[in-house]
Amino acid sequence: MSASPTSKPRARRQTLEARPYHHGDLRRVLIDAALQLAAEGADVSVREAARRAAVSPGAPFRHFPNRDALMAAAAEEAQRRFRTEIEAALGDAPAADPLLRFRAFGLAYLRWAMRNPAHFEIISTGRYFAHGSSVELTRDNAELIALTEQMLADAAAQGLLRSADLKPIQIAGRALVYGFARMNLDGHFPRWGVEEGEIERMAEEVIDLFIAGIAKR
Amino acid sequence: MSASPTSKPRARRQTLEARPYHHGDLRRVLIDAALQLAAEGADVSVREAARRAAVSPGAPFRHFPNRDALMAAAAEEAQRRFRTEIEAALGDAPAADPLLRFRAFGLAYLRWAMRNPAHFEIISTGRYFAHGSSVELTRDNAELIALTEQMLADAAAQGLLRSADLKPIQIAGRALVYGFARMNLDGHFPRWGVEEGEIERMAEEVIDLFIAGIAKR
DNA sequence: CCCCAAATGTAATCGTCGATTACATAAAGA
DNA sequence: TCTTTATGTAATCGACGATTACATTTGGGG
Repeated sequence: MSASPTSKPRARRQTLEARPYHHGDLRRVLIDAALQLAAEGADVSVREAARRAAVSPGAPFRHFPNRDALMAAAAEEAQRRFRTEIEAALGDAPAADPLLRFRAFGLAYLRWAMRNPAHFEIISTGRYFAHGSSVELTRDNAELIALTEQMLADAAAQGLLRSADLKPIQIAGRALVYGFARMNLDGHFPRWGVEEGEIERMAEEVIDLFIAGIAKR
Repeated sequence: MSASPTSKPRARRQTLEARPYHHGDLRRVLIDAALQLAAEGADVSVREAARRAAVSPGAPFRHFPNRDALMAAAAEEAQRRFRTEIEAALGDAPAADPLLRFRAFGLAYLRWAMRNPAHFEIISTGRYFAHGSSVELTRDNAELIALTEQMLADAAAQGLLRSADLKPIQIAGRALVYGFARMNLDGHFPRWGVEEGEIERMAEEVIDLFIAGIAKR
């Protein structure tokens, strides 16, 4: 009965193609649309996200004060996925050897960045929104950094490192993986992608080279 | 006589405030305006560049088919300056020691990137124009890379390196400086800029750490 | 010297975007 | 049920990239 085309507009939610006036969870759908657009390589516009959510161009601004806020929310979601994968990799790594854990961290970092370049870009580049505007993003990132600092401190405590000055090691390590990820992102690895896994293999070599460079031997 | 306000419009070029219909070298002025806008942290728009050149919004398109072409031309100019500084630094470096030359290269690279972040971004990021669209930029960059490869090959020939596998060393070195430059650019060095030279000192430490890691000892 | 063609600038216009405002509709609670 | 609040729509604005038709200047061949 409710499927009758002549029924009054109330209870219209039952018919599949007629979306109810209120969207289920527009905020979430907009974030997903933004991430999807980025992953497709398209430039992310609020209007296009609204279009994908089948909603008017002004609707997103009920949930985000401006475009940057949408991008920041998308970045937070991407960062959450990133962090989840990193922590899974660390869960599989041996607890005893800090340098192996360091290696596992770097590998997981680069693997994710290689496979989700656009999301990595949103997280890292600070161009889509003011860099300190998302406290969650900042805190999350700080925690990951603290993780690597702890691993390096453990390694030093076990006498595994050649130098006791941890700060340059920490910075260099971050710069190395960050730079590798961004080189891939910015198109500085011209034709490697043709053979699948070539870049990830090179990432592994580079990480091992770095660890060999800082390790005592 | 020519200053008379009733004089005919011809020979108007004499009066300073009345620009002649034809701009002197609009193409060059637009490139400079684009670089200046980038350096100021503003987003570069064709219209704003035209405004700074005191010219109509459509005029730039007589010299560049689209915005990306203007950005590419600006990138070429920035890359020219970048390369000039690198080569000057290499000119001052000792010709005999390839690792010292490598170090000088890295230092000059990072110094320039720290002091001209927006220009470095335009050069490197491939977001402002298709990455292979400028043959000059591509060639120029390839030559700089070839320079570092030569330095590493020389170092290996002199038995200065711990490993004979140069490719990972080359990639890691690029990733390291590129990552350091981009971390600075993307706001990942929170409050270091307050004390002038702090970042550049850290850059030096990081480069030395890398060289110590690859050198035989 | 003049005229014409090429180069180069202007004016007007289009479609897209971010953003704001006034209004409409649904949901929730007293 | 009535009213408040949340959430969507419609209309509009200004900036932007881009295109088109037109205007002005310049420079070279008769």
